[in-house]
Amino acid sequence: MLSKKAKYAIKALITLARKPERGSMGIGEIAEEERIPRKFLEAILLDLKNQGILYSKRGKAGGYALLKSPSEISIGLIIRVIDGPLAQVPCASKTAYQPCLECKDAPTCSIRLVMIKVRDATADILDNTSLRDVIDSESELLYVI
Amino acid sequence: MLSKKAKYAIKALITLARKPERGSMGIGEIAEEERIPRKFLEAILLDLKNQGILYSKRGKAGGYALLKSPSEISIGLIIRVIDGPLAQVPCASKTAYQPCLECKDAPTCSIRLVMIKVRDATADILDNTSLRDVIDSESELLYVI
DNA sequence: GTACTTGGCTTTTTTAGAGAGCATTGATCC
DNA sequence: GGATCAATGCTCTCTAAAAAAGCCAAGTAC
Repeated sequence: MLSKKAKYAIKALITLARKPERGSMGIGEIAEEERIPRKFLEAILLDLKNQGILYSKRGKAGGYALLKSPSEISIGLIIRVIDGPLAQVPCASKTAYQPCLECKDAPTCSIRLVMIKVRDATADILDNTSLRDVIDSESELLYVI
Repeated sequence: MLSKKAKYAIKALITLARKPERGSMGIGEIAEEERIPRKFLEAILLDLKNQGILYSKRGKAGGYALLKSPSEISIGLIIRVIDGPLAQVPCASKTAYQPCLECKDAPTCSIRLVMIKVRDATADILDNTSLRDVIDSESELLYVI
């Protein structure tokens, strides 16, 4: 299950990416727009800043802004930064492999083989979907409606 | 992330399915073989029994046995029974759709569209992989080694 | 200096994971 | 056919992590 933290992170970054002028936005503004608990969002944006995805400025007229272009930030990256590996079990992760304690033997672990397939399929989608893609598909959808 | 509960459930069911004679096994035997905390496994097997996947017999010489053949039990089914919907967000689930509280508008929710793709890819793999498939791929692997 | 912002720390609430203890059932022994 | 032992079934409690909220410090434009 995607944590709320990751969900909020994606929503916040989309909100920032959607701003056409690409100026900085305050936490309060983002929190209100996306209905995210304000203090929780603070911690999330801080994480994203420490990971080099966001830039922050304090003081009056401060706020957060993207450090990369929306097409360079994939949903997969965001989820990895906030929730950790995409794989649903540690032993199926490519970026952060860890043998699971329960398994007697990783190479022959029956669950691992299936979950690696799931991880690969998931990563293929999430790493190839950028904030730009998400925003574009969103506005296409609005056309249809 | 797959819960430990679901992971244990899959392991326990594989263990039961692997028994060629298809007789019943006691909790203790399964717990020891798969290194699962015994009392935790009790709760898990009870769930699986209540969902019609296992049969249980009490008393001396009691234990658990599969109610369906291993080829009829998919990994997807097991995970759904224990962890709930495969989708990583409630609003992307086909079997248990729920609008997420955070979203202002589900149809145009930007995250939802991506997560539906992930869900579909995941379900495609997990619903088409049965206990039998897992056991078979396991023994193939042993050959290679 | 003042008003408005992020930053860091602490506390509370909720949920998953794990374990303990007793009740219930049923085969088997005598 | 009743006692007994070995198994599942159930309820309660504890711990750790995620989620959320509150408080005060630090920084910056005006």
